[in-house]
Amino acid sequence: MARRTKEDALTTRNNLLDAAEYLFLSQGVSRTSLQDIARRAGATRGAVYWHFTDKADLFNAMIERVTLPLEAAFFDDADPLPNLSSINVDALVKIRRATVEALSRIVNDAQTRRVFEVATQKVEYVDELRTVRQRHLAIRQSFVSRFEQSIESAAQRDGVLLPMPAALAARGFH
Amino acid sequence: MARRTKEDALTTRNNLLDAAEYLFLSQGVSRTSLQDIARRAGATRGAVYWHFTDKADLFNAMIERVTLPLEAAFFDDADPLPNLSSINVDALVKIRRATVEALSRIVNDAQTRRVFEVATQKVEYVDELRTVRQRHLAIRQSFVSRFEQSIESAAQRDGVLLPMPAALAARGFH
DNA sequence: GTTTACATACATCCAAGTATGTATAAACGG
DNA sequence: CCGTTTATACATACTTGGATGTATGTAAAC
Repeated sequence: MARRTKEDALTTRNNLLDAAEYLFLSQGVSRTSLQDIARRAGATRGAVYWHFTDKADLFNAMIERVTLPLEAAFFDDADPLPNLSSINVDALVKIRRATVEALSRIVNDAQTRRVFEVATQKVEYVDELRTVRQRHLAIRQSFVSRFEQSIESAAQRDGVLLPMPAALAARGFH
Repeated sequence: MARRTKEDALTTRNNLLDAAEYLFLSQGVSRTSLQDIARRAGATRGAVYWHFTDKADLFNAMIERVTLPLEAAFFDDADPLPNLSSINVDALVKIRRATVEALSRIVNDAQTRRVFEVATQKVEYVDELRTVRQRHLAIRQSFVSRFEQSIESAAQRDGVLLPMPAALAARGFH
């Protein structure tokens, strides 16, 4: 019809992402067309192509809508700056708390759960979606190395001899 | 061209499965057409439709080509009939050995590895492929309950009080 | 002669991409 | 403050290509 206000546009964008979430989950990514998504969002493919360049871009946006807040919360929680007080008292405790928090969110928040299920079972990771996957792997890597660091410094602080390399422990924990 | 002998037909069938394996792995299942598969196998779509009803059927066959032998080996190993001698001496040991054998096969056999990677990362499980997935889940269930049984009988035999329900242990092990 | 193991040809459909139309919100100039 | 302009937020229409399914042809095995 006509031009909407900025907030309206953001609403349709979110509607599109919601529709994609639902359809990707129930039909798989490759089998849902942009037409399907637009229809379910009460819009047309024109709106989809306005907000996103193509299906891969939309997929990215859908993933990031839940992972970005999650990651932000995790990293804020896990180390709000390694200052002197925090590095000594409870680096490991914080990691533990942040992990539990993140996992419980994955379990309890329905949207997060849906998106994770899509990301693990309803998509074929290949070429254009490779960027999502690589971002995911990069995040994982930064998580693991952060954890490794915490283990090592904790071991030094307490004078404990680790029964295995810290890197291995970190990977195992992950 | 012409009609081939039985063995020839089996060869082309295997060629088709090989081609599918390779292409599914590199491009994902939904993005490889039957045309692609036929071309890579040095055949045409006619051959594909002769040997399989559609893509899902071909996918099934590809999966079963590696999982059937694997499952057979596992179950043969794990209990060649629960007779008196075997049930007492080493039910758990056998399970352990069979598991290690199966896992090492997954790790060491390139074809098995490829197919597993396809099955876990390159396919969207939905409607027509649901049969594969359900078969997989059924197999898993039978594995878990078999293991549970072994645990329980072993505990009774040795007079050990299990620190947790056998079912939970079995699921954890899986 | 009949069936098998394909190859070839044909028809259909759907999804993607792109181009274009358009009503209105927002920016801007007076 | 108001008229004009411009950019925005889509909707509609058109084109194209590729994938599926099916029907038919065919040469050799049996």
